[in-house]
Amino acid sequence: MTTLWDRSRQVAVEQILDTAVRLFVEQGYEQTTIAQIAREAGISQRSLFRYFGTKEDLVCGDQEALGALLKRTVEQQPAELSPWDALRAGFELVLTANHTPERVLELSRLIFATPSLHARYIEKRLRWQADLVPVVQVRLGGGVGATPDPRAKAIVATVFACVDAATELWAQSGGRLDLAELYDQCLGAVRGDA
Amino acid sequence: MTTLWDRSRQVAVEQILDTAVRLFVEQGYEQTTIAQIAREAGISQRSLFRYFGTKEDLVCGDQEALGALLKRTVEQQPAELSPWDALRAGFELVLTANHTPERVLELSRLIFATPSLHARYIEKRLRWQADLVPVVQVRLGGGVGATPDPRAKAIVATVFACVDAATELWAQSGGRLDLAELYDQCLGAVRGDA
DNA sequence: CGCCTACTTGGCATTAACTGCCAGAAAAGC
DNA sequence: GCTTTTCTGGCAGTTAATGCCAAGTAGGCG
Repeated sequence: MTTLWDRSRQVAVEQILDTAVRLFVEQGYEQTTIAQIAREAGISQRSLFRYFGTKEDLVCGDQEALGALLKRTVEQQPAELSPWDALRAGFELVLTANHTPERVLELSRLIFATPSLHARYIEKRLRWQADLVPVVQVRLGGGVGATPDPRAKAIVATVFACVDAATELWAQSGGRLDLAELYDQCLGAVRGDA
Repeated sequence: MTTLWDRSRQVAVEQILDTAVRLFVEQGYEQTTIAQIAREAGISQRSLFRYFGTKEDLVCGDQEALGALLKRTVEQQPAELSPWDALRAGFELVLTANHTPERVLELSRLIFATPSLHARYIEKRLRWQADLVPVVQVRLGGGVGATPDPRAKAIVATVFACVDAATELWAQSGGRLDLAELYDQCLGAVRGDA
């Protein structure tokens, strides 16, 4: 059952998030202090840090859930799919299940424009990569407990690199280009179509 | 001419760097404070921050020079080389021109073991990537001032992803495996050899 | 309803990474 | 030797983040 605490918590999260993103976009990430966000969101600094462990989490916070979703989706792809196709299917789901497109565009711009944010974003995705390597390794036919297979690590890293390249191009285009199409172009340039 | 300031500066940098890396390895990056490094290196905290702008720079600092070297090397490869081969040649040079192998191993372990360091390290290398994209784009035959070519961005990102994967595997092996060989395995897994 | 428990909240103090400022020391140049 | 430039150290201050404790508030139960 959903208690009042859960509901008010969710409302508070939304409220804080809206305030934070608005301020970040208006005046820049570094120029916005936690104190200001807390003040404008009508909450104490201490509580803000309880909702979002770090300032960076206000922008790229809910990545843990997405990472788990990605892993599950890739795992559940039919066994005859190549690792490339399985990973592509996973990203197709994750990239659409994110937020509204406008919010994603706002956040992407912010992340690519702010080095410290970009670093934190990469850090979160490195965790996704580590989680996915064993999944891909199984799909490659290697034993699961065997020594780490360079191929699995390389494939996962490459897919993420192409997703990153496509996302940056998409953000630079102001969201006009199609993200999936950009990704296919990127991967095509890498895998012998050239 | 080399002035006394330049010399003592270089000595100080080495001194600080040795102290910092030793402490990081002994007790971990996060557990080591700037105050402790400054104390043990016999320098004031204020001066330490003048030599190294951030704590992370103590580990992955001197990357700007290497990035320039990489770009120059790739540019000067013969025109008939594919982008892949040109980039490989560049990395071959950079990876050996770094430090002593033991120091590289120490630093690599540190970077891969500390998420925030790993992220910052990748962020620095994203700058290298941005510098290299136009170089690769020329090599692909596209005009230099044309709209950004997804292919160039994807190729560069993929090469870096494979270098990263190979480096991590190399560090995990304690430096016993051959880095160039690992890189070739990684890239082979990506480019249709599989 | 009244009460006890569990969880949340906010304020306070503290730490750690930085930054700006200023006075003093040391090297450079003449 | 004297002036100018550059470096150094200390000090205060800012910001993100954490621990602690007292006060408030929802939830369950007799």
